[in-house]
Amino acid sequence: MNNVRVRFAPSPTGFFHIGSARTALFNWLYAKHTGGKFILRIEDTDKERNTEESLKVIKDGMRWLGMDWDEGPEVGGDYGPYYQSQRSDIYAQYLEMLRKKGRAYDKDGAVFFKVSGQKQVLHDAVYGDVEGFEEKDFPIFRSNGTPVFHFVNVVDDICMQITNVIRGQDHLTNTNKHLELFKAFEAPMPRFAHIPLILKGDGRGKMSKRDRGALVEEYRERNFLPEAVRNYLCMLGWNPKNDREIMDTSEIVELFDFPGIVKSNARFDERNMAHFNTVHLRALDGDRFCRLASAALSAAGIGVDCSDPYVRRALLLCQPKVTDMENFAPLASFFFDESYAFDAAAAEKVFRKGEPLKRLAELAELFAKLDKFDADSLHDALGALAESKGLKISEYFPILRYALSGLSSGPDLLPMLEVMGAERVKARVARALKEVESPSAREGA
RNA sequence: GUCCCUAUCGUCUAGCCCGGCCUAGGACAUUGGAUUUUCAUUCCAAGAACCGGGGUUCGAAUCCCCGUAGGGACGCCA
Repeated sequence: MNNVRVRFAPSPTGFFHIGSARTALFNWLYAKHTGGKFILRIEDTDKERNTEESLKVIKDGMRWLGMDWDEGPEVGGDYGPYYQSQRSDIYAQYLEMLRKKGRAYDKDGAVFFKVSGQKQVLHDAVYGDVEGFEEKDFPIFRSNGTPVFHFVNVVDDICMQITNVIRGQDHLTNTNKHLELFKAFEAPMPRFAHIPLILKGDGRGKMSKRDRGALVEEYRERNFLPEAVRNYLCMLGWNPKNDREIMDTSEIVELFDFPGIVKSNARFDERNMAHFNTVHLRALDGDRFCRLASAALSAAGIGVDCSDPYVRRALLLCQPKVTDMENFAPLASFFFDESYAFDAAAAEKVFRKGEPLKRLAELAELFAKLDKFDADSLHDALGALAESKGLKISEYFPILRYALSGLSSGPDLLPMLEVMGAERVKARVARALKEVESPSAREGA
């Protein structure tokens, strides 16, 4: 288990598919779990596309998900180069080896590999023993002189001394070709582990790049937490067998191993993904949450400074209620904007019953003479007010919330008042009074 | 068409390898309640599954076979 070397070998296509990300993740986890090395190798054999740009998408995505590589682009290593486009000489040497053994021949300008055609058994770490064979010779160099995937993949795995090949189950039958190649080179065989595929949330077939939620960059843009995406991805096709689901990375690293990998394909579930995100968001430490929240507000045109105590207290008040950062700004911006909007739907809810206007006036009166403005004192004062009017304290809550935020829901109300402070609250109640007195305020609903 | 893989609640899964402890567990989602303070929170509860058929066995979700369904591979793509 000590000298484990695993690799992730993406082809830069311009996007980072969630299935690829999970393959990378399983490799990375296995390396971390065993104390081995994780190698990033770029399979750019016949690319005309803007490779630099495309590669950046993958590197950025990997870093965002917290997957660092021990060898590969930018970090180097003893087994380079790590771009297949720079390994032509090596491929030529290996082709020569096959020629000498009589296992390669020319046909139609291409080079073909001569298979043994013998039955072989793959000992897969996930699927167990799988029998199969490759009956047809297959091309290893195209007529344009470039090498083919099966060939470079095996040659590189040999050169880079890869001990464990962890890849998608869609390669299961390809493995016959690879087994043939390894044997022809008389190279030590890596251990294979094929992992189940991620299927579309709805519809047929595996997740494709056009499906919602299929791309890693999409999650970053939508301000998902990387640890949440990582956590959810792990739970798709793997489980620790102890009912644990929400885990931090160190716990996953400790528990991750092949026996926990499921054999059947898993359907992607957007809502479950969102749930993981929510839980991680709420568990986030205050500093990070504030940074994230202020970034979301800035993106919505509301510049706030986390080092401002008011900002920090307001944001932290929102944290236990947050579901995602995508829709965070509209729910928290009222804290920082004295011209906050009064929501029509909220107004309808609030004004449906009782005498909200009267309550609001009573509140204004109460706040005017209040000298303490902490949540507890406010609770007592509101309780006393309600009692004097023969009402329940809850009669005052919806209208007060509406007055202060223009909304019908939000953070805990009393702490919210405390954070906002007496002056701001009074000003807002006054503003709301004016707003609801004028009929125009509620038009356009 | 050929070959390969898989099959437990709507979804992700535990249990299966080493048959009895399964009245089949957890999570998401759904529905319904509760919190003498609002709610987007929290808590509680409910409904919800062993694909079908044959075996083997005293006994099968668990082992075997056949169907069926789903997925994948059959490129001078990776």
